[in-house]
Amino acid sequence: MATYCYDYPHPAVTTDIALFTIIGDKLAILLIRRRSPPFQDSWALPGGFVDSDECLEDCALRELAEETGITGVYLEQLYTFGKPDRDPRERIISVAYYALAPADILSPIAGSDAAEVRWFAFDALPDLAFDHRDVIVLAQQRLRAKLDYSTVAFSLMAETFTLGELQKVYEIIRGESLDKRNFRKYILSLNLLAESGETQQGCNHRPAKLYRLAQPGTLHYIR
Amino acid sequence: MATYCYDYPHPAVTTDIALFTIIGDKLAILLIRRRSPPFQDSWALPGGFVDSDECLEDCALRELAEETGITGVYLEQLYTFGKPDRDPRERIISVAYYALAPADILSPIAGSDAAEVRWFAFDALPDLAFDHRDVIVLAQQRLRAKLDYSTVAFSLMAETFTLGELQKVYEIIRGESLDKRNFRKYILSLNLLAESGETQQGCNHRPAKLYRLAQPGTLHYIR
DNA sequence: ACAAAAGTGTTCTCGATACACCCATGC
DNA sequence: GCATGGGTGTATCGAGAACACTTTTGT
Repeated sequence: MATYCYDYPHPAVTTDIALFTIIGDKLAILLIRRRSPPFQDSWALPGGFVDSDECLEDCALRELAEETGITGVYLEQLYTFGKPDRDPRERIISVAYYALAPADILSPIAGSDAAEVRWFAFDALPDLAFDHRDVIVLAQQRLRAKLDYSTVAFSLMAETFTLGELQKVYEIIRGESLDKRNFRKYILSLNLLAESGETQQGCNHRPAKLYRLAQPGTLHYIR
Repeated sequence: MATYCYDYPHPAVTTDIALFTIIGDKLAILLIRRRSPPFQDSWALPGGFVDSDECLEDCALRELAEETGITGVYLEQLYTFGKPDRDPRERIISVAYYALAPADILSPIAGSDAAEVRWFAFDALPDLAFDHRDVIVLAQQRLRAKLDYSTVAFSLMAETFTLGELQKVYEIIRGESLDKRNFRKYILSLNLLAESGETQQGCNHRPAKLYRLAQPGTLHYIR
């Protein structure tokens, strides 16, 4: 096995990814069960060591893909966690990211480093490895704050969606119900949605109009 | 010299600190002139390698103290920069912080790693080492954004200050002039200031009341 | 007297909030 | 016909913006 030597101690650097989606009427987060020590068999955020020639964001995307098979998410750097004792093996500094994706394209598959991959409701998290609970709590706070001044929530929607579904997402993240008319007025006033021309199918009530993003993949800042 | 060996490559990790203050009627930032390669004799942000047993924030405070003699600033993590080639020597990941301090307590002194320490106006920066210009630009954006929803600006004030001085700070960071009456109404409605009882001395106009923070050292979020 | 910044209220505008009924579909 | 969510408009309230003159001090 090759070894890499330095004149002074170097920490290891990882990225960890808190991937959120909406499942049913809950905010959910993707966890993997660790198949090796430390914290063997504990649940943890997907993530892993930064390769020597990849940037941090690429590392986060690669680890997410390798461990869960998921690609194409919205990804944003969250915070860097660096307490000296946060990993029992050696000094490990973790650059945490949070990610958002619509639930419908996600069917996670356990990868090489993970024995199992599963969604957990944010309000029913299991015990977590390392300081990953802190990471998740911070990520959720950031998500909630960012609802108010950006269009991050759109990253949680399928390609087409109804205004009712979008409102539901806002309500779940903010933890409170919203007035339907005011919400629609607000969202439509942004001029970021276009009617797809289609309507909902197979619901046992009046079918809603389906909307899509006028400029898909673009994050907008409000105010 | 001792060597430290690992089974796979480890990046080096540094912290860099963008310390802002207000000098005259300009936003200013503290830079050091590097006394060794790479970028020898270039200006750069203060910062340096994380010790093996210190947390990231402690590292930032220590490096700032060692290189410039400055302590007691407001400090907040900004972003982690990790492009593989951002340092020509080896892979170095930098956790950037931004810091704020009132100009009056600051008399920077060159430390061991810095040949020279100086304030530069934000709008007249010299060429900078590494990606430090990106760091500074991001830090200034964060500072400006945070003015609107927190009381960060108070960290730039001396222990007592006038409302006129505070307004000046807001105007400098936002880059626009503000209405005096509206500003005073807004600031006083926060109920975070207390009159010190004193007034300004030795100005050739009507002396202003001096205020102090009701709870010094506390950051408040507005809205 | 004059220069220079301190101090002080009111009006208006616009965005945010509160609120209730009819509509289209599946069963 | 009834249950279910879709779709629509108006009135009110409050925060933010615009705006000008008097006061106190030093020179």
